[in-house]
Amino acid sequence: MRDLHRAVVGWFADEARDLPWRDPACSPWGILVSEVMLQQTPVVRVLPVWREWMERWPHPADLAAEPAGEAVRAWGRLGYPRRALRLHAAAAVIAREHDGELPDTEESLLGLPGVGGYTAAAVAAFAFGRRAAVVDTNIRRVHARLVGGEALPAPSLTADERRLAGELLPDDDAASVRWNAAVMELGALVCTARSPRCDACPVAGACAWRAAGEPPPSYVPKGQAWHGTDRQVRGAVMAVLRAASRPVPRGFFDGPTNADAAHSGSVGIELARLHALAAGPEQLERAVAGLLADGLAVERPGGLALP
DNA sequence: GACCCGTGGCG
DNA sequence: TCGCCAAGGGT
Repeated sequence: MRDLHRAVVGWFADEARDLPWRDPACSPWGILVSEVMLQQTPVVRVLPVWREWMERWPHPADLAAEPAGEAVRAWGRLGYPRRALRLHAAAAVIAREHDGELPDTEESLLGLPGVGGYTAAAVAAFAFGRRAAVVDTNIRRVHARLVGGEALPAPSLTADERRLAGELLPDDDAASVRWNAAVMELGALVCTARSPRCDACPVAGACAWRAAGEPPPSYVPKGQAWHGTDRQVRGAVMAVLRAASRPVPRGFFDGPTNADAAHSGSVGIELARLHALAAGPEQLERAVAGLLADGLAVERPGGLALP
């Protein structure tokens, strides 16, 4: 196992991407923001938005002092805007209950909105240097191939995977942090889901999946439907609200019979997109109701708006 | 465990 | 072109 660690960490030292949240000067808050933004969103799309957030809200209290809608608007098109809402809620908890400083243990981090098992471990490790088993999709895939001999990890995280991650984790704090980051990076750059670059892999010689002749996945991942779904319409409604600087009358969401032209510029464009997309008034109503229930939209005197 | 939640780039 | 995929979390 020593050889495995040395090979992967050595590779990481040479090939790691120079990401701003890996700067030793990056604050724990900056690392938390990056981790939440990176949930299901590629690095290249996160970078510019993360920089804006750090400049605008360098401390949790700065974000907590603003309406949640500002976080949602600044989230832009990263997707899953409820993450912005939860990050804002987390900032409020940190400001109110932790004197504005991030808690530094996995257990306490887990108490923050939007922070689950992965993010709590990642922040404990990368922001505070603690020994924590980080298990994300990259690490799961590397473990599945390298140790399990399978093309892909199980559909959902299993107890066996948690146990394996703990067993592979070096005892030393600093070494464990490097190991977590290195395996994650290996999965992101080399041991990728679709076409792994085994020729560039530092541990190809030890890979159980290669040794087994690279067998195909034992199951077929079910793709998530998108075209024509309520999710797509919710996204289009959110685009309208982000573009609007004042409440948008509810009637404008009911259908294209209303004067889209009443809103000029980007709001009008997003309204037209929404109306072209929605299957009918019932789907629009369903989408709006869902957003209201989730707190991503609120009723204002003039209509619908960000919270 | 099943299901829901956005978005855009790439093979 | 179109399905797959990306540093998950909550219910």
